[in-house]
Formats: sequence, C-alpha cells, structure tokens
Amino acid sequence: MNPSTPVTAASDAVVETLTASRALLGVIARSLATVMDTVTLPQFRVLVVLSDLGPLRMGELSEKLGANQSSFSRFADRMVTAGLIARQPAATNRREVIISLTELGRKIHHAVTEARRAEIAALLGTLSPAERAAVKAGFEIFASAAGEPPAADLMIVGL
Amino acid sequence: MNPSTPVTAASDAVVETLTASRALLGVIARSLATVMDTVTLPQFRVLVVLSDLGPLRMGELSEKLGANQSSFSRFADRMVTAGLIARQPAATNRREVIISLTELGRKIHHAVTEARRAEIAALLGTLSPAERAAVKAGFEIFASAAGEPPAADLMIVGL
DNA sequence: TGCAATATATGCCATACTGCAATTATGAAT
DNA sequence: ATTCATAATTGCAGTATGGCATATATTGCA
Repeated sequence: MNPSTPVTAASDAVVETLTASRALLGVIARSLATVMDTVTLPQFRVLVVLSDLGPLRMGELSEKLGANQSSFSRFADRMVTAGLIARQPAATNRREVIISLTELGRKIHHAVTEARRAEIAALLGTLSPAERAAVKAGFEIFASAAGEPPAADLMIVGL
Repeated sequence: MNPSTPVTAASDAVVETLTASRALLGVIARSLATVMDTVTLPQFRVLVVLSDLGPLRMGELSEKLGANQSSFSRFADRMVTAGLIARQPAATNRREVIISLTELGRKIHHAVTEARRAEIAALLGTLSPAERAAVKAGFEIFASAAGEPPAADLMIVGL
C-alpha cells in the first residue's frame, strides 16, 4: 500500500493523536502530583465537580459521582475532616445537607488547574507563532469533533 | 487588548489544548470503562508496563511502579489470583521470580488499546482529509514539543 | 394527627492498596 | 564453610473505598 494513500494518512493521524494523548496525560498527571499527598484521586474528582457546578446536596453529589449514597456519606466525612469540603444544612430544608468547597478545597483545585495551564503555556511558548497556530487549529478541530466528554466518563478515571 | 495580538493567540492555543486534553481524557476513560470490572486502575498500569517492557522480576516491576516491594508482592498475589499475570521462577536464578502477562492480561490490555484506537479512528473518520491533516500536523508539533511523558508521571494517575 | 416519602447517616462488612519489620530462601564472597 | 548480601514473602496494621440494610430526622400529604 502506498504511504500517501488516504487510508495511511488517516491511520497516521490516529497514531499522532494517541501519541499526543499520552503527552497530555503526562501534563495532567504532573499537575496532580503536587496535591496527591493532600487529596486522593476520587477526592480530587469531587473538588472538580463542586468547582464546576457549585454547592450541591449530598444526594446530587453522590449521584454525579456514581457512588452509593451511603458510601458517599462516609467519603464526605473524610473530606470534611481533611478540610476540603464543608457540610451545611440547607437554608430551606432542615433534612438536606449542602456540600461546598472550603478555601483549602478551592485552593487545591486551583493549583492543579493552574499548573496544567502553566505547563501547556510554557510548552506552547517554545513554538514559533506558525507552529502554535497549527497546534491551535488541530486541537480546535479535534475538540469540536470529539465534544466535551460526559462527566460520568471522566469519573471512571477519577479526574 | 486586541484579540489578534500574539499574546492572545498564545493563550487561545492554551485554551484549545486544555479543551482537547479533556476530550482525549474522555476517550481514555471510555476505553478503560469496559475492563474496570475485571481490573483496577493500578492493576491495569501493571499490564501496561509488562506489555511495554516484557516480563520483569518482582523487584524491577515494583520499582517501576514506585511501590514498596512487600506491598507489591501481595498486589501481585491478587493479580495472579485474578489470572492477569503469572509468577515463574527465573531460569538462571532460583531466588528470582519473573512476572509475565497471562493470555487474559494480554487480552485486556489489547482490548483497551484497541478501543482507544478505534474511537479515535472513528472520530477522525468524520473529518475531511484537510481537517484530518490539520489535526495530524497540530498533534505532531505538540507531541514532539512535549515529548513522551516519563513512565513515573503516568503512574501517578494509574494509566 | 398519623402515615408515607425523602434525605442523610450508621452498623456492619468486604476489598484494594500501602508500609514497616521480620523471615525465608538463595546466591556470592572471603 | 561461614558470613554477608540479595530477592521475595509474610506478619501485622492501617487507610480508602465500596455496598447493603437499617436507623434517624424531617417533610409533605391525607
């Protein structure tokens, strides 16, 4: 088969995509490394969800995380003890409990996000403007074709 | 600030990169979803290492995984019981134990890799040849700037 | 008021993973 | 041959996560 056929060009693109995905996974992993002595991966996932969606009821939160409600209650215990989240009774309903990020929880989430952003910025900074434009274009096309991953999918790997 | 200044162009590229990284994380997560009832994430990481490097001694393997040697011995117990890996005494040295993938272990690793490849191929298949070329170019530039992530980094997230 | 539904928490228990210290088996060296 | 070093395992103990069934508190409805 001729290396310049569309089929080969397509599988080349697959290979490049897989390679790039490993590189990005490295960035993600390193961004997490600094906080892994303070939070576990599942716990960090909670920080992400709360950061994205704001304070949530216990039930809603456990559902978003795909966790058993009773398991999550104890899971929350540990995170409260660690000072990452706070339980507060709902204003309107005394049997509901609202979970929100504490300052520490917010700070940890921010640190990870920022580390990720900074590493990518540094990396792109080493490129020429033309290269950077090519990266932006390629990623833009890919991301719009792939769409945002459902939250449930990301939960699988705890990120 | 004018939206067409280099600075803005650069941060646009950062945003696109972060968005694409989430999309790729979704692909990775989904590829793992099917096997998560058979292996845990740390266990899958072992399959990856053995698949990349071939059979290894207990000590080498535990070191590559950043795990305590005694912890890993029991970790291996579970994986042997699950039929994912096999212990064999080394040919040259009766005190060394070599760990290798079983058929099942190999099959699971392959299933994940293949699922990942297939989803990306399908995704890229929806693009025009020009778009696909742009993706390939962008990812190629990014990947070569980022380099392969150290194995230790990937271990952090268990992938 | 009494009863059903809802939201959370607890009792109980099981598994995965982890580390430190001590043990066993083997190999290497003097 | 005895001693030292190396490779792996095991005893012991602890944390994190998970689920099922049950209990408690509160709300809403009849």
